Amino acid sequence: MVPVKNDELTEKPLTSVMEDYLETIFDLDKDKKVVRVKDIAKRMDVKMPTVTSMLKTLSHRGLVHYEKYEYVELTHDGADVGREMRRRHGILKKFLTEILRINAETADEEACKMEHTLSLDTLQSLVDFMEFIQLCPRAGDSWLKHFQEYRLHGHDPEKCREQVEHFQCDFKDKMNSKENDN
Amino acid sequence: MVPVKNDELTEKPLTSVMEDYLETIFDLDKDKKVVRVKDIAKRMDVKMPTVTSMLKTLSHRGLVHYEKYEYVELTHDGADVGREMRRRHGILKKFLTEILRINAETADEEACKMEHTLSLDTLQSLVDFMEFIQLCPRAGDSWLKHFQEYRLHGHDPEKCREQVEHFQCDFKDKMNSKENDN
DNA sequence: CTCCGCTATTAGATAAATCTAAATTGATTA
DNA sequence: TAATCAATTTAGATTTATCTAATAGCGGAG
Repeated sequence: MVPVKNDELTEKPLTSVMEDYLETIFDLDKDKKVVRVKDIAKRMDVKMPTVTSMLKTLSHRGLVHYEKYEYVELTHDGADVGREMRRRHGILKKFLTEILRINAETADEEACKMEHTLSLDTLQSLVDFMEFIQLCPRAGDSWLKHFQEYRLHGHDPEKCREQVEHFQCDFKDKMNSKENDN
Repeated sequence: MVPVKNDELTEKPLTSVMEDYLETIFDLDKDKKVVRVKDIAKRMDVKMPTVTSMLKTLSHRGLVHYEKYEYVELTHDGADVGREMRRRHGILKKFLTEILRINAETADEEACKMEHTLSLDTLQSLVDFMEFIQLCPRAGDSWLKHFQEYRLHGHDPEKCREQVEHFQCDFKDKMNSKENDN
């Protein structure tokens, strides 16, 4: 069994920087008609020659269609990577903003860095966890709201009592409205 | 106002690789009597010359005491960084293992990568969140356990009903035992 | 149709982190 | 004390991603 076709594609894993470029191009592709070197440079906060050189690399790897002076396009494989990075970014940003309530800007920055490091397993666990928080009758939005109060005011037993009472009301409502859910 | 003393120390932020070396040295320092180049190389899975060269860099930056052929020691500043990285690692690992139930080995690897990317703010939010999960009467260990079931069996309304009943028992216990908590 | 200006590329340098191969040092032991 | 061996360092190369300065191409205004 001789390795032929995917020699260049599979020999090495993509670097996080490559992943970033692919994600950026993927994004620009959706926003704009055409993707130009200048746009990528601006979005990634690097100079144009850096982009040119990366495009050559990505082209060798079969991830972008690149011809000098022409607009940039992702190949099928490149788009797969870009889309996946976007997905991961979304999951992480959601966790940071909706659960931890980090501000959107910071969340974006941090998601951007984390998206390259987390394994698919961990990402999936995070997804499950967020879903669970929404679905579990003991958690949900009211619980997250309580978390915000907790962060602001610390652990006040009186507040706990209060909010558990709210919970019990919530719970009755939920159980009624869910009588024949899934 | 002429910048003098901290010129080398403050001119540039540490790279994540430098942070890793400092964390490793900090760890080895606690485990072993003396820290040798060989130990660092082994722990970090790099070759010895790489370590030597990094030690020179860290020494220039005032983060390690380094003299050829002698044992390595962290300076006060270097130890601060090492300890801080350890702390972050611990927080992340705890979240990954205790909340998401990632296995310990994977959790270590991922914590290792994340510890360089998350801001202090986000880390603190995570700490608060974990604390909240433990303290909030609506969450706690029984809730986390329920999350594990959820992951295994999906969202089963009957299970929800069951577990909310458990919750109500738990709750009475908690409120009794906490009558005059903090 | 030609020139201008913006966009893009080339050429070449730099910094960080790594490696291998070779030389050196220090410690152990015979 | 001399030989040996493991630990370390030096020397020098490589890879990746970046930059600046200089050159080249393309598209629109005259």
